[in-house]
Amino acid sequence: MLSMKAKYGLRAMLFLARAYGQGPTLISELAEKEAIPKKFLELILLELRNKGYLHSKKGKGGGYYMGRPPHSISFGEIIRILDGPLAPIPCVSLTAYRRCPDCPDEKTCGIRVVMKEVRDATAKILDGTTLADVLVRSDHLLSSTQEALTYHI
Amino acid sequence: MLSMKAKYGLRAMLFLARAYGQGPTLISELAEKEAIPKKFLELILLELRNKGYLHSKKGKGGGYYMGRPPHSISFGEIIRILDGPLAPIPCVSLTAYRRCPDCPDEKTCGIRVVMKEVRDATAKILDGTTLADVLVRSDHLLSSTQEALTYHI
DNA sequence: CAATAGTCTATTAAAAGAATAGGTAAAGTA
DNA sequence: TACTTTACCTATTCTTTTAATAGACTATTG
Repeated sequence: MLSMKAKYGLRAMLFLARAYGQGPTLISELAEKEAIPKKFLELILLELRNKGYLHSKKGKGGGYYMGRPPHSISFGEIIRILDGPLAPIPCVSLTAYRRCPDCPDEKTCGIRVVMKEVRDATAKILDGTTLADVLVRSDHLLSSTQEALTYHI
Repeated sequence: MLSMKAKYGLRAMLFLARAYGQGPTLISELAEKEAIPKKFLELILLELRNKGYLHSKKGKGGGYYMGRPPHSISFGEIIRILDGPLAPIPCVSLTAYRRCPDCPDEKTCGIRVVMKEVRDATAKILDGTTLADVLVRSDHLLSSTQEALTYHI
């Protein structure tokens, strides 16, 4: 399950991706427009900043802005930072492998095999989808619902 | 993330699937052989029983046994019972849909589109994998590692 | 009726998730 | 330089979920 933290983080990143190249955005503006508790958002942005995904500027005219272009940042990267590994169990995680303490034999564990498939499918989607992709897609969704609307008027 | 509860539940179901047609298994035996806290296991088995996946018998010679053949029970069903919906966010769940309280427009939400893909991929795997499938697969894994061993001796 | 084995409800302990509080530091601006 | 703005950082709190335990109750079998 995606946590609120990751959901807020994705929303914030999409917002900042949309503002890419247009200077910094205030935390308070982001919090208000995206309906995210401001203090909570601060922590999230800070974490993303410390990993290099965002840059920030203090004082008047300050705020947050993308540290890298939106087409170079995937959903998978953001979720891993905010929620940890994508894998449903640690013994199939590539980025954070950990053995199951009570597993008698990892090689023949049936649960593991299935969960590895789930992990791989999830990672393929999330690592293959960038912020830029999602902006394009939601713009398409918007214009197609508007077209449908216009057509009916 | 798969909870301990679901992991224990899957392990127990696989164990009982292996014993399919061979009469009931004691909770205490299952708990010991699979290294699951007995009292916790009781609750898990009870839940699966109440949904019809297991049957039980009290008194001497009693225990738990499959309520349906192993090829007719998927990982997805078991996990949904023990951990709830597979979807990473409730607004993309087919079995337990719930609107996001703060979402301005579900139709154009970019996060939702991506999470729907994740849900669908996950559900396809978990609903398409039965207990019987997994038993066969882990037997194959076992015999192939044994062959490799024999070959090297 | 006594031993066996599952059933059920309640409780607790620990961890994670979500949010809040309040002070600190840097960057501009008067 | 003083003031305002805005991000930075640490700690704390509140709530929910997860994991596990306790103990009494009920059905079955010999």
